[in-house]
Amino acid sequence: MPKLTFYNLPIEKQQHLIDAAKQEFSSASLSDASIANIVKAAGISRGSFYQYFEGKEDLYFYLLNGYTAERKKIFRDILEKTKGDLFQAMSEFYRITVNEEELLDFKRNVLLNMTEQVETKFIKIVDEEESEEEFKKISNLIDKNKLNSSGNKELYHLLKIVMSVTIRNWIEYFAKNLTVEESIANYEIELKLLRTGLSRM
Amino acid sequence: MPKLTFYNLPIEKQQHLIDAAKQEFSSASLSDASIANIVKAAGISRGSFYQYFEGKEDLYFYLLNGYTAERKKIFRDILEKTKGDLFQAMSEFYRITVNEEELLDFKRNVLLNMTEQVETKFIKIVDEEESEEEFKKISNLIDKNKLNSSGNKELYHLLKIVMSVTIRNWIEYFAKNLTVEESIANYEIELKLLRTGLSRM
DNA sequence: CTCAAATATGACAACGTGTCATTTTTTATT
DNA sequence: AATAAAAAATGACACGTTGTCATATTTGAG
Repeated sequence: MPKLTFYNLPIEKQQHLIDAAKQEFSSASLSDASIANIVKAAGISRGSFYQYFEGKEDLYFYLLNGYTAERKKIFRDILEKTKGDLFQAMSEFYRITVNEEELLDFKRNVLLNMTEQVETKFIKIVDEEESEEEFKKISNLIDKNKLNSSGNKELYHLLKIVMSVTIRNWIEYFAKNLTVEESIANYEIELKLLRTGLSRM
Repeated sequence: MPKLTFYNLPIEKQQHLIDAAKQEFSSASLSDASIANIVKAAGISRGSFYQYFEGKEDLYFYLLNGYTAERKKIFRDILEKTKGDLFQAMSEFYRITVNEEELLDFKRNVLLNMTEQVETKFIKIVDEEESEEEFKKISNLIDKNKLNSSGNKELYHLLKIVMSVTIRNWIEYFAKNLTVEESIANYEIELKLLRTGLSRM
């Protein structure tokens, strides 16, 4: 989390720094990105940077938090629109996700270099410890009659599976340079498999 | 891939270097690891290192390749033993996986810092492009009558799903410091969900 | 035994990180 | 408005890391 000093800055200056960071993290992974480039683009001194953030990881996760918060909102909205139909919602959500062109390079870098710490930010929706409330919020929106889970614990694992598969497809979209259509087609195949089950009964 | 010079080295010296690398990558992630530490532990000069490998990534993936090759062999053996029952095989495979204590710290670092590039090494089993043959090898061992896939393409996606969920559980075992039993219990819940399907029909 | 090819070496330039003494700006107080 | 104290900004610096390269050493073929 940014230090207090950062929040005390005029919004405009905050935004400058954020823009510079987005630029740098769009052309380099977290470990390859350099603070020197960021402060140069933002027009601040190196010392100041360390007065705002603990280090580049801090800034990186601050950006990521903002982004994932937006996405969760979008997801919840879709879930409401589909009246709690999880799979219909996932399908729409994925379409929107891969079609969105904003911050494309940033997302590419994030996804291709996604570590457990980063992934957790994305699927925190279903992470019991870090956001019990977020899970409840989502859980309440979902029409459980359509799902094959017999309780909260199973619902948790069910969501985890769906999120894993979704993220993995998103990553592959970048890793294999798929077209939007190809990626959506792949995702639909996997959603269908998930819904109907992998075992023949 | 290591350079020719490395393979020309006496096995003993190769092993020394590999041991030193395992040690370093057990206490640091790929990006945090330092070549200085490795060459010091191996008793070679920095210059020599660069005559054997392109850089630390090269060495890292060389180690990883060796490890994943072993695991794939183990997986195929189990699959044969279970007469092609994929889910029984996965269950046994996972048990063995989380119970294995060798190179624990190395695996922890690998898994918690797993990027797309690293993950691909693990699930290359089901990666069409990089190892068509590996896919066929596995595919031939699997009893498809027990699975709900209607062709090669679906089987491919089915395996991808299973691998994603498996790896995600393995990562969580480290990330959340689960006990072996907890992790296996979680995995079994998810396998059951996968088998029977997530939607209520 | 000789000499060319292969291998080993560590000093070095370039770059990156986090710190800190110092300077500049802002805020509060009289 | 003048002054003091607190907050913020700065960039030089110590230290670590990477990849290279001119030089030294070893190996092997004739």
